[in-house]
Amino acid sequence: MATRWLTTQEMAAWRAFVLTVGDVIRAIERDLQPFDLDFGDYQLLVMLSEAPDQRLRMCDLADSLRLTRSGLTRRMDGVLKKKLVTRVQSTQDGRVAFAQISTKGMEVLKTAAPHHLESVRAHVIDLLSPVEIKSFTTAFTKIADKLLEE
Amino acid sequence: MATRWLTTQEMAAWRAFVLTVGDVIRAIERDLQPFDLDFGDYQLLVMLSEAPDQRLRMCDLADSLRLTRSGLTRRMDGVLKKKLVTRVQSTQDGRVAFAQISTKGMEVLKTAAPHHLESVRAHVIDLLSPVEIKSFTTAFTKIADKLLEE
DNA sequence: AGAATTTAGTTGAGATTTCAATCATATCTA
DNA sequence: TAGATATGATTGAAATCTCAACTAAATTCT
Repeated sequence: MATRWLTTQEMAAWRAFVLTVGDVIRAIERDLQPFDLDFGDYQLLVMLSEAPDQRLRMCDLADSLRLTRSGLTRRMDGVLKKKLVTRVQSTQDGRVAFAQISTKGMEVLKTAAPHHLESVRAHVIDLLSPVEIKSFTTAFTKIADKLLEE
Repeated sequence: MATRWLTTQEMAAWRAFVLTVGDVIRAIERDLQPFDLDFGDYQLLVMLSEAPDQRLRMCDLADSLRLTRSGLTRRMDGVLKKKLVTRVQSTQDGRVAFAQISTKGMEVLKTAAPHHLESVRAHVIDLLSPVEIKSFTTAFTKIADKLLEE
């Protein structure tokens, strides 16, 4: 099979993506630093804050965060130490543990969220036109859907 | 200052991006596995293969790869052990070391590149229309330019 | 019911990366 | 030209994450 090389346009798209992604996340993370949160912590808190009863089973949370269960166990160590989250053992199923956001966790999240959103605006959203936003969403949705097929 | 929350569209764009980025890189990396390369190795080899004399100063290479110098020193350990790259001490400047891609490194890269590009097509490029590709590039270029301002 | 399998979570070992400290070499400046 | 400062690279310690092995509890299948 002949190799289908990338056109100049396609290569530009891929390279711009690869080089920039890490920089954006690092910039967003730098802006979270004053709140003693990294991006992983922030996402974890958001997931829990939006969940019923502000809690999720460890395995479901791990899936949402794109972590292995092992990885989540380790990340929980950090947010537990900071008292942002508590562990709750299920009474229904002895295998299950819930991660639950604490009052302090909700407070920290409420404090950090406005700044974080400004940061996301400054580094990404406000740089794009509404049409570009739409195209951006479509593109990543297509990519995500394709990954789900596998 | 009132918080400028994200609109539904904007939030959709940001979330699609955040959730999908890691998945794409992992998928690309999985496809590189048969060649005993991870994405970091691949990018390193590409940078060197395109450089004058197939070599770059360690510090310049570190910048290109978005690694600290320390991080690059460690990554070099891996590709040196695999004999994909050699270290060359500068005769001009005693502080400087070059990373240079080896013959074996070039061969591995030539073997892996077609499959990697197919992988990039399958997971990203072929899913997007030419207009979306264009928009994608524009978006990431704007984001990258903004980051350079700082 | 009892054995086999599946599911949830943790742990130890290893990989990758960063930060701070360090060393060596170059360059600037007084 | 000597001393101070810059630059390039490496190292030890620590953080974060994965894989494989493990424990424990629930479910399935005779």
